[in-house]
Amino acid sequence: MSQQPSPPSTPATVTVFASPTSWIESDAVAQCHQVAALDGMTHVAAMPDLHPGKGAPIGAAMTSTVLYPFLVGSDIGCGIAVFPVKLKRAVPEKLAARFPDLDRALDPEQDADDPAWDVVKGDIPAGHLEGLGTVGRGNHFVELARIGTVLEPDHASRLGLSAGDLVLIVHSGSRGLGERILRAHTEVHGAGPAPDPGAYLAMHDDAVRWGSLNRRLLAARVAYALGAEPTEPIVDQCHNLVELRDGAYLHRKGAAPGDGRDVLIAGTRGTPSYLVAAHAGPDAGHSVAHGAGRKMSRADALRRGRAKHTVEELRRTPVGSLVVCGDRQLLFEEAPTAYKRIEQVIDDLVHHDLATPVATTIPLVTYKTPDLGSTPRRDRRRRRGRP
DNA sequence: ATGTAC
Repeated sequence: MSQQPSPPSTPATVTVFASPTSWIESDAVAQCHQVAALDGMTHVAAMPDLHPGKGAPIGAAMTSTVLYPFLVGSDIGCGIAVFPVKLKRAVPEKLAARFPDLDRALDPEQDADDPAWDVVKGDIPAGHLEGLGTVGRGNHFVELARIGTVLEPDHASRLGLSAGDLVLIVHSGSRGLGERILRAHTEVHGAGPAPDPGAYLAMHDDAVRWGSLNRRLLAARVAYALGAEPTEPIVDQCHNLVELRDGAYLHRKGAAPGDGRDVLIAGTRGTPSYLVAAHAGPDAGHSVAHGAGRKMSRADALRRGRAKHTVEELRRTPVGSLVVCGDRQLLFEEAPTAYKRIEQVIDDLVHHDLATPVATTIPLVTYKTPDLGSTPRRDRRRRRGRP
């Protein structure tokens, strides 16, 4: 009996779930085809918010017979959660000033009395305390928003939502923990597959749990600071993770689980976001988009933004909301004009029958990092050096 | 997106 030849490796299929008129960078599509050519890949589903990432595209669900940690990236467990919040009045100017410093981690000893700890039930995953309760940088944020248009009243009602209700939207991940997990893999295996998927998955699952806990801690810190009670999230979906599904590894990078779940698809701080009922099938990698998707690189947004906008324009958005962001560069990088139109992304999902919009959320205050206030930078530095 | 090095 002759040796059976190994089956010819047919390249994985690549499907882009966007209309031809949607702006998708060719570099991002090229990245999808590079991923499709990896050993063991069977399918790449690109979402309408697809844009180029570091090595792998962002906004894609990638299926393979082997587990590639770099396809999930370093922010394992990153996701978006929505928490109902009850406030008597919601004046953006007043509330923006009350946000706590979310760059400062919760310290078990120093902050022992902080009531936000109550959301920790059981152990902290991986025992990782560094950065706990911090929002991070990049596209992460905590936003106070109000429900705008309700498009599916019955579904919204089941979630306890009506037009005008307030919610906290938290987009954050596993901070240093996920980064450490990916680095431990890449230092030895680079972009290669995990030789022991079970070992990677155990650490990965810790980071996914840590990310979700972090979003709850962030929401609780903000709720208390605004004079409200913390609540359970009505939506909490992680868009950077890998799962074993139907005998294959389904990697999601900037793609939210879309199999019969409710997902908050982030617009920008100056445009609505959409709460959708997702119903994506296998062709779409059981996934939907996670946001509007970047239209410009950070470098382009900074260069073009400086020519186009003043800092004051960026701190007060077209919908009348405020942005708390003491980091000038980040203010430009995350300008609404650096992102695609969220309506186009949602339309593409609807036309491909991947999701049904339930309600929009309209930003009131989007928090990124503490405001510097009017104190000149050098004075702050000098003061920090004092005992 | 990240912690850290420049």
